[in-house]
Amino acid sequence: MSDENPAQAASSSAPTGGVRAIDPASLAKHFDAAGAEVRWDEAWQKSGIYRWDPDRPRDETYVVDTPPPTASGSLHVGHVFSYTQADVMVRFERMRGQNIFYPMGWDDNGLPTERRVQNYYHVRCDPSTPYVEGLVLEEASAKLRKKPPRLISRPNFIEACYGLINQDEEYFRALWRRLGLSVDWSQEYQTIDDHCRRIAQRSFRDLYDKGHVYTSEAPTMWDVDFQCAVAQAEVEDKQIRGAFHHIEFGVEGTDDSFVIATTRPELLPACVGVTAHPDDDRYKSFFGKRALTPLFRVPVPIFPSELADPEKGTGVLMVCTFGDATDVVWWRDEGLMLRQLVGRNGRLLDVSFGSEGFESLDADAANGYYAELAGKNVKQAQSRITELLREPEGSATGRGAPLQGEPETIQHPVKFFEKGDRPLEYLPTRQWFARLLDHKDELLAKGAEVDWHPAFMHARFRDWTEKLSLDWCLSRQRYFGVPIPVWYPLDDAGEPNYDAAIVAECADMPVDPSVDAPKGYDESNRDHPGGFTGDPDIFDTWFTSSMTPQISSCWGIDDERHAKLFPADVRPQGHDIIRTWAFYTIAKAMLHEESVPWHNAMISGWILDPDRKKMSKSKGNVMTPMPLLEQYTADAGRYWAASARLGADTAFDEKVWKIGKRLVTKIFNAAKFVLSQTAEVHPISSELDRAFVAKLRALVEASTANFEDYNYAHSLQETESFFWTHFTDTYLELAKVRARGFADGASGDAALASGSAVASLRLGLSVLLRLFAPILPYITEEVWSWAFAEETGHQSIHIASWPADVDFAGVAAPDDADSFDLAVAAQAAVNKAKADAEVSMGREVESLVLRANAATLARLAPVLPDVLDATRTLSHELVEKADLEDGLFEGVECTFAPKPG
RNA sequence: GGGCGUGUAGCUCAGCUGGUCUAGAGCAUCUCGUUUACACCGAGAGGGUCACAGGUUCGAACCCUGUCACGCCCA
Repeated sequence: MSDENPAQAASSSAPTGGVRAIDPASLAKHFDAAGAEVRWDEAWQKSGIYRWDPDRPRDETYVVDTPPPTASGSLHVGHVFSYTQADVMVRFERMRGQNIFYPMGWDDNGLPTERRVQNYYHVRCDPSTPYVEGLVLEEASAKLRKKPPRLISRPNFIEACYGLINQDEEYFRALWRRLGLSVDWSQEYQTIDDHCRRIAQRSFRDLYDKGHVYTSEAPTMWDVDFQCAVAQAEVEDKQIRGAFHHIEFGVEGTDDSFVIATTRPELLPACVGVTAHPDDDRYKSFFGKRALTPLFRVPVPIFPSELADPEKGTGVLMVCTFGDATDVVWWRDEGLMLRQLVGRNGRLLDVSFGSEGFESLDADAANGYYAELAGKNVKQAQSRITELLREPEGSATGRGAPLQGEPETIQHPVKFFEKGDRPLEYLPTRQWFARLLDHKDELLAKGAEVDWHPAFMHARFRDWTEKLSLDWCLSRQRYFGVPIPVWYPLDDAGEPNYDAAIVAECADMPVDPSVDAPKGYDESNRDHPGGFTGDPDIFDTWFTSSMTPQISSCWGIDDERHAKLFPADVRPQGHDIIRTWAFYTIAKAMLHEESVPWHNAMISGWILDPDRKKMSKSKGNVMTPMPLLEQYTADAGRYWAASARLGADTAFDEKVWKIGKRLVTKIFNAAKFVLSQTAEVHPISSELDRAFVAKLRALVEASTANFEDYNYAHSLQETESFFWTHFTDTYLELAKVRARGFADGASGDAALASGSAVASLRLGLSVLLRLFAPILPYITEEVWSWAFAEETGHQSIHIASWPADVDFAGVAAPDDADSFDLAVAAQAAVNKAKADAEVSMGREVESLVLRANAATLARLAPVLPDVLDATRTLSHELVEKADLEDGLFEGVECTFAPKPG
C-alpha cells in the first residue's frame, strides 16, 4: 500500500477513467490556517497516528527521549525553535515507516516550581508550621506582597506546588498541540509523579547496592539564601569586585612577621593555617613554625604548598575553613583544624575562643573582638573586621595596626549558584554523593559512543567530563522533589547512625521517609532514642530528570517494555545543558546498565534577540510564541525553526516567519491549480515532463540524505528552492497549456501529452508535499486531504511514505538531461524581452527571433512547443548565433499583440 | 588564560570531501507588469576585494599558520 505511486494511484481510483480533479471553487480563496490548525490537531489526536505500537519490533521503532520542559519556567520562542527541530526529525522517521515512541514529560520537581509558588502566593515553606486541611491560596496582591510571606506547612506547600504546575503544564500542552508536535500524549509523565519518584528512588537503591553512592559530612558548596547544597554543574563564576586586604601576622616565638593578602578578612577568626610556595625564599624559614593571627592571637601552622602562587598577592596566604576550594584541599591534606564560622544562613556563628578548637593566646581579647562579628552576615562582618584591623591594639606583633595600607580593589571570579544572588560558601554538611570521579574513563567512553549532531558538541561533553573535580552531590535541602528513600537508626542518645542507613526496598517505592516508617520500625519510633529518623532531604532535580529514558521505558518495572525502548534513538536538547542533563543521563545509564542512554544526541542552538543577546526574562527581551503563531501560522513558526541548522545559535528574525507564511500560501495556491487540472490517464511521456521528474528525483535523493544526516535545514532550503524555481515559476507555466489540452477538447497525441502533463504535475505536487510534510504539517495535510489521501489510501500525509525511487518507477529518463533547463532558459529569454519592453508576462508575442548556437537550438526542439505556449508566442524564428554559449538564448525583435480589452 | 563555535550583499543566512563559486537565496531597494493557481503575485535590475595578513596549490570563501572581533563553555 505504502509503495504505491500516488500519481498512478490517482488513475485507479478515478471512477470515469480520467484524473479526478477538484473544483477550485469549492476551496476558500485564502487558506484559513487558524481553522485548519485546530481541525487537524483534533483529527490527528482522534486517529491516533502518533501512537506508539508496543507490538512492533525494536528495529522498526524510533525512540525519542524528549526533554521535559520546566513547566513553571517562562515559555518563550526558543521552545518553539528546539522542540520543532526534534519534531521535524521525528516526522521524517515516521514517514519512513518507523514506529515512533515520542513521549512528553514535565520537569516540575525542584527549585523553579518552589520559587514560582513562593512568588505567586507570597508564601514560604516552614516545616514546623502545622498542616492546614483544605488550605486555599490565592495569587498574592501587590498589597499583600509588602508584608512578610505567609508561613505554611510542608504538606500545604507541596499541595500548592501541584496546583500550580498543573496550570502551567496546561499552557505548554496547548502550545505543543498548536505547534503540531507529533507527540504521543498517552505517554505523558511529570517528574514529580508516583512513577518518576519510583524510578528515581529505584535508581538510588541500585546505585547504593552497587556502592556508587555514599554519604559524608564534607565541606560542600552551599547557597546561603536557598540554604541548600549545590553541585558542581550548578555553579558559575561571576566577575565581582573584591579587595585585597593586607594583614600582618606574627611568627610565634620570634620577632618576625609577614603580611598576607586576602579578599576575605572576615574569615580571619577561621584561620587554621598559613602557607607559601616551598621555593619562596621570603617565607622558607617560617615553615614548621606557627603563625600568630592578629586580633584573635591564634597560633596556626605554617606549611609549604605547591598550590600557593608566589606571584599572587604577597605570596603567603592564610588558610581558613573555608574561603574557597583550595582551602578545602589544604584542610584535608594537612589535617588542619575545623573552625566553622559561617552558618547555614550566611551569618557568623557564635563561637567562643579559649574553648576546644578555638584555642587562643588571649581568649578574652579574642572573644571581645569576635562579639563584634557574631550574628553579622559575611559582608557586614567584613566591614567591621576591617575597622578592627585598623587599630594597633589588635596587632600580633606590637608594630601598629595589622591592616597594612588601604584595601586594594580588584575584579575577581567568585563562585555562585547559577540561580543565586550571593557567593557560595563551603559548609561541612552531611550530603549524599554519587561517585563519578572514579568513573571518568567509562563516562568518556560512553560519550564517545554517542553520535553527536553537530559533532563538535561532543567536545563540550568531553571537556566537562575531563575537568570534573567533585563527586555529584545528590541531596538538596528543599521540599518539592523526590525524597531520598533513606532512614537512619538513632542510638540511645538519639544521634543518627549514618553508617547504618536504611534504604527503602524497591517494592515499597515511592516512599516518603518523613511519613513512612522503615521496615522493622513503627511510626511511634520516629525521632526517639533507639528508634529512627527519616532523611529530610530531596534529590537534586537532575537525579530524576537524568532518568528520562528509564522513566519512559519503565526500567525495573516492565522488562519487556524496557528492552523495546532503551537505549533510546535520539536525545534532542540545548547545548547549555550538556554538562547537566546530557552528562547525568549518560552517567546514570552507565552506572545502572553499562549502557549509553541513547545513540544520538541532537543539539539545538539558542534563540538570541535581534542584537544577538541571550533572551532572558530579566532582560525583558523574551518573545512569547502564541501571538506569533497566530499572526504567521504554526507552519510558518516551524519553517523558521527548521531553517536553522542544528547547534547554530540564531538571532530572532521575524522576516523568516513572514517567508514561511508566504510559502504556505504559495503551496495552497499551486496545489489548487494542479489538482484542478483534469485529463485522461496517461503515462508521463513528454520530454519536458520526464526531464522535470528527473530533477525531482535528484531532489528526493539529496533531501533524504540530508535528513539522514540530521540536516533538515538543508533539505528545506533545497526543497523550497526547487518548489519555487523549478515548480511554480517555471514547470507550472511550461506545462500549463498542454495540461489544459484535454479540458479544451484535445484528442489523440494532444490528449496523451495532456495526460502526461497532468500526471507529472500531480506527481510533482505529491512528492514536494511529502518533502515539506515534516516541516509544514498543516498545509501539507490540508492539501493532501483534497485528493491524495483517498488516492493513496493514506488518510494522513504524515503516515504516507517518504518519497523514494518507487514514486518514479514508471517514468522513463528524459532523452536529454538538460531539456528542462533549456526550456527554462528559453522561457527566461522571452520573459526578459517582455520585461525590457515593459509589457506584461501574459501579453501575446506576435513574432519573435530566438537566438542560440546551433547545438542548443537543436536540443531545444523537443520542448520548444511548451516554451512557445508558456510565453504565448504566436510565431517565431530560430536564428543561429554561434558565439552564444551552450544553453544561452536571446529573445530579440519581438513584436507584441496589443493590450487586450 | 584554555577549549569550542561564528565572522560571506543593508538584514537573516546557504555554500557538502578545494576546480561552472569570474560567490548564491530570501528579505529590503529600484524599474516594470494584474482576465482565467496565487498581489500573501509575477518579470527584470542593482548590490559582496567571502573579517584581516601570510602560506600550501596549476587553482582557496573552503586546507594550514597567525591576528582581530563577537558568542558560549571552562579556569
